[in-house]
Amino acid sequence: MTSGDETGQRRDERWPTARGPRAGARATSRDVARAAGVSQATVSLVMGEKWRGRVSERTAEAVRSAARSLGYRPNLAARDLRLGRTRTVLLVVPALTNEFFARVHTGVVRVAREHGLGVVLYLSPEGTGPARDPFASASATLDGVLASSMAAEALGAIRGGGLPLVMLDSDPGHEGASATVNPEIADGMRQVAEHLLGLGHRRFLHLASDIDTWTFRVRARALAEALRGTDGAMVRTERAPLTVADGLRATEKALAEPGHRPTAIVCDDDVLAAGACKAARRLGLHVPADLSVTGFTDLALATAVEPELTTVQLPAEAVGEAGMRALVAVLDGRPPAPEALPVRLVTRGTTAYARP
Amino acid sequence: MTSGDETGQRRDERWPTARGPRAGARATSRDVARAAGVSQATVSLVMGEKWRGRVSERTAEAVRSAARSLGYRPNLAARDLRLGRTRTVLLVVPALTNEFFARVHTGVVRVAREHGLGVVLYLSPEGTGPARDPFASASATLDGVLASSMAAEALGAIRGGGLPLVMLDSDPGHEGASATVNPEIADGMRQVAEHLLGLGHRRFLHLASDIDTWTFRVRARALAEALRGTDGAMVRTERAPLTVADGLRATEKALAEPGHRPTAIVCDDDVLAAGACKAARRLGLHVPADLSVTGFTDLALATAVEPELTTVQLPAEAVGEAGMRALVAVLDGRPPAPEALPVRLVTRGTTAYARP
DNA sequence: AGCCTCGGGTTTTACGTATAACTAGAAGCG
DNA sequence: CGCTTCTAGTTATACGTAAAACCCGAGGCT
Repeated sequence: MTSGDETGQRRDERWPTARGPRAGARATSRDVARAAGVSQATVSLVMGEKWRGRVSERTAEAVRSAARSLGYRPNLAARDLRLGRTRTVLLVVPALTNEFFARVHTGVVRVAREHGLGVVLYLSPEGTGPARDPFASASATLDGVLASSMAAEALGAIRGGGLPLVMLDSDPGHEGASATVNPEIADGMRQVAEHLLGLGHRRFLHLASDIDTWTFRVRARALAEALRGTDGAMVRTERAPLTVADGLRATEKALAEPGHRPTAIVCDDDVLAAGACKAARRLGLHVPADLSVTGFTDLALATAVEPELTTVQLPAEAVGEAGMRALVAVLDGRPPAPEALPVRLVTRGTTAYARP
Repeated sequence: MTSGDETGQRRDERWPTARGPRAGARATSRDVARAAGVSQATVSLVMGEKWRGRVSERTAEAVRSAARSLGYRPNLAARDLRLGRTRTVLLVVPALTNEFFARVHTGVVRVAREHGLGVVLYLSPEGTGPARDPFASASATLDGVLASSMAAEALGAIRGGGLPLVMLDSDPGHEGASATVNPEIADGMRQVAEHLLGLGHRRFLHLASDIDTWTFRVRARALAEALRGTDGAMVRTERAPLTVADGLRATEKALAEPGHRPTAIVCDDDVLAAGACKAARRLGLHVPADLSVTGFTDLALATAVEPELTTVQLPAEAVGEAGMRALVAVLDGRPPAPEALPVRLVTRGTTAYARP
């Protein structure tokens, strides 16, 4: 019952070794047609759900049952070739080991699945290296691209491909992008600043990623703006790779320098914030009594450390979902509907009143 | 120089909207052939690097230059259809937000790229739900499958597909798997046990994932075995979902129960260990003075918390790489060469001598 | 009765590639 | 010189699908 054997294939012995293309040749639409006593075209119509008034319910059922018993699966390579389209999009992210991007990916996949689209990943070489050829890594041709925090050169390669492109977490003015999807990080930074100002802090250290992305500039500007009206408020910036160890090092170095002793460290990422907390403790400072620290993103790590991080919660999955929705719209020739992606400051254990 | 326009496509205005299949019809091998004044077959030969003695260097160069100036890219759907193969494998993991699997993925992709293979991901629904149809999510047909910690039913679906299958981090005796790739977690657990026994610990709490995988059973057995020879050694098991919060809850509950007060908590994952540390502190216990805690995996989190976790470092990328190498071997009809994946106990700040 | 419509199919074709089978001229060779 | 062999190609075909164009018998209409 599970699978017929009309085609005479043998598939019980030595099969996992699969020499050659594929052992035991899969059933095609023609096989199904033969089994159901109809033509291949009819099978195609039935399987494609396009048989409104073209095929009788009786034959349709016969086809479906034949397909089921043969274990028929359409050959997607053939379908893509025929349709000249792929129903596959490329997602470009720096690394999935960064929890934020892993969550973005989750959101992208969820929406993609709803629309019957596949997602293939391209991990852009971290740091400076221009992503050589995103397309080479995709074993399928592509319908569109979703790219995040990407090197400009790599983006050029994609532009050259002429594919619809949606940028995530990037400069909205990007030339060639059909849409840009961003969480409201400027607002998040404003919330952080107001929170800290309200606690009496005036001297800040801004600890950011060493990679110069648009997101850094946005945050830096938002922080500066929020501080503008306040007398005596000053901020210094330090930058480090996105690891706990580097955050620690950068903080130790910054705190050791003379003058300008910050009472609060504003970090662009929870990983850096965790490093900052460790550095503080190593220097004999108590967090948050002697020094306040804030993070960004709200990773799992944020509630693993003690005290738990006060941080800005980013809707990572929602970013992925919104990005994918925008790309689907572009693919359908519709203008993508802008979506708001609000962020929220979560006040936990690493912020307190500034020492007077 | 970058791209010619022989085909007459227009690609400067309004292009990202891309109505229909693809705006501006991509160049095909036939277009290249026309431009180079040769037949399509010759183009195919040249592009496929199969022209050892079949095509002169002069024509080959002509073809390559024509291809370059037309921006020719082979249509992979057509190639796959022709070859009946896909050069794409499926990687099944529970979730990429788990850093371990993200790192496995990284390793898989690295080796896949070396062999010109693509990787498509299937995120198996977490917990119990049987992965409905791994193939439906892949927009490409597949050559093989790499699966990790998978529900048995989903595995059945794959077996039904008759595809070569390599299991990661799973029961070596799995029926239908062509190979199994595992880090030596039993040895890791043995190292943990010896370390703790050496510090004088006798009463253990084993904190494990609530999902009953083979890896749990292996670790439990290894722990029991390592403790066997020691007088008075005893272990109790508690299980929880793999989050910091759940680890905390489970530990609080276990420590509150009467009798059997553990002096050491052995965790199957760093996330649980982080939770255990938080629980201990909440109960007024000092880690490691009053209670030792060990983790597993060595996630970024392990060095973010304080004190840093004593944990077993798993070679996640190497697991992915070895798995992919095994699958490549199977695809080529060779027997996969077994690879050792040793693990290593990293002694950091959460273990110390047991209170007498 | 002759013509049109319409349901329910079938025949045919095209998508772009890889490769097997063939060809034609030149060169080797006994 | 007549044969084979080699070089450098070309022609033809198949992969599996979707869909456009065609086809046919039965009703409906005037």
